[in-house]
Amino acid sequence: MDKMLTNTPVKPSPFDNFFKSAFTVDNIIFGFDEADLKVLLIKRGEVPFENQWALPGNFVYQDENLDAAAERVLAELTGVKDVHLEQVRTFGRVGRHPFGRVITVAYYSLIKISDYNIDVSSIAQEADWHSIDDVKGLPFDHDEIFKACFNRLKLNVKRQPVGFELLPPKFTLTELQHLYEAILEEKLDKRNFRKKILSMDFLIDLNELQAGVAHRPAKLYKFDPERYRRLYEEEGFHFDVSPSKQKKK
Amino acid sequence: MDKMLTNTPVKPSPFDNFFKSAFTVDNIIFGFDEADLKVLLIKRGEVPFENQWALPGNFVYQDENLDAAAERVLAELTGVKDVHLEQVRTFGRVGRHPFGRVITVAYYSLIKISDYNIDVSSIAQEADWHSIDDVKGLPFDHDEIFKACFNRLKLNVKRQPVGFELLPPKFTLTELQHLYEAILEEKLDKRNFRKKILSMDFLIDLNELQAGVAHRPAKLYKFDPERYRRLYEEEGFHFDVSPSKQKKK
DNA sequence: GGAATTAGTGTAAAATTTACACTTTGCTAT
DNA sequence: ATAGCAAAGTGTAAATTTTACACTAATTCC
Repeated sequence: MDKMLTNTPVKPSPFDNFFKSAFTVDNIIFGFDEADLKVLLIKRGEVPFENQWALPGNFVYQDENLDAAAERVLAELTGVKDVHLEQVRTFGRVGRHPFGRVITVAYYSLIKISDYNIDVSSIAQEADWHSIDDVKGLPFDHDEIFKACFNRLKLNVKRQPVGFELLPPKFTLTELQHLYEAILEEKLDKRNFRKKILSMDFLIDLNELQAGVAHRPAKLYKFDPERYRRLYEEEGFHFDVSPSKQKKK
Repeated sequence: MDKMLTNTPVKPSPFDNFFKSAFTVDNIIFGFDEADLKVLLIKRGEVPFENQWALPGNFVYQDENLDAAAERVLAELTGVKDVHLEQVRTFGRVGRHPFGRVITVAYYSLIKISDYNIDVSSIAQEADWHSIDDVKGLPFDHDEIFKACFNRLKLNVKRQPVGFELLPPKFTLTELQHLYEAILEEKLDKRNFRKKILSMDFLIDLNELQAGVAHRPAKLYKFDPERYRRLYEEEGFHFDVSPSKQKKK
């Protein structure tokens, strides 16, 4: 990494007192598995809160960037690598960590469960997917962190396309709708959903049909990668799939 | 504040290595002054970057919450107190601070310049408002922090009402429009702006007229505090004041 | 070949968005 | 008093988007 210590020509000693804190990263990994939204938790194998289920997080090294730390920690604790992590915000209540002053930077991601193998090491005894409805009673301030990240996810879903990494390369519109429903935690109207999502123009009709289902097979679509990327990174949109309107006076 | 040290029953010594970092808060205070959007900068009176203009930021104490630190630092450096600060995100590149590993949590606010007196102390030699177009070449990674916060501000303006703390208690629609234009950095259509902003229903027509202007006086409005608060904190909206639409195929 | 199951489709009414230009009001200067 | 100035205030039609809503089509299975 960077050379930090060589980068410290003069630290006047009055500042020494400030250099007694630590920071961690915590990852909220949402997983989708053709139906439900889950979160990846670890069973801690180390103090504090040994043997409790918690968000996969750990200390950041001195010479390590935050984003890199989030990736490393996630990989070490759970085996999940190469995910796109977005920073949400930092939680730093005094007393949130029993060992001293520790603030934590929260990151989230949304991945397809079946694309990753859980492979535990480091301070994790175990790692597993938990239904988002069961996330409560976590140690530290992890409940609060989880909520903040879930809200951010919901917000982002309305501004950017989702699904690229979550669905198979070929998928049906119903599958995509289920994904949105899982994230937004509400049912959507089939016809309106299709109309809107198709009008965003990031789906390509493959002219192929689903196979092996005991009913009328659905058409298969794929994402248009270029258009998806543009919407994701640059343009954004308002995807107000749910009837938002408040009535008039 | 909280009792942190008493809260440290056992910190196994292997962890000591992690407790050698520091964190700071940096505040991006946008100011509005009936016309332009500015940012509050300080001229640093202390290493590193002594004598340079920078964002008002400083170290967080061991026993101080982050939000409290942001308030305290801002008040100490600039005299600006009692502002609502929103956390944006944390910047932690290795090497961003010459004294060692220091990550910084960025906060922003938007205030009315004439409501506050600048009153410098602590490590600031000077503090003053600078046009947002002149913000460049700041020390540390402050340019990047500024950009991130400005983007956040622009995003928030479209989701929440603005102006309560920025305009006089009685103001005209044109004043409010200028505020939006300053933040969004684009001109808006007068008629459409009025239609939209009035339909949000958080303005109250005072049936009074502006005085002392050399032209037709405008009607005065005030905010409906309850409705404003609800929109701000709970409901939110899409205020797409600018013709966003992309044309169709 | 009938039952079951999910896919797929259209429309009319309501609401919102957009683009656009002239009239009104009060003050000021003559 | 009045002419001119400067900004305030106002309306509409066309286009687009949103909403609510229910039946037919395609395939498998028995």
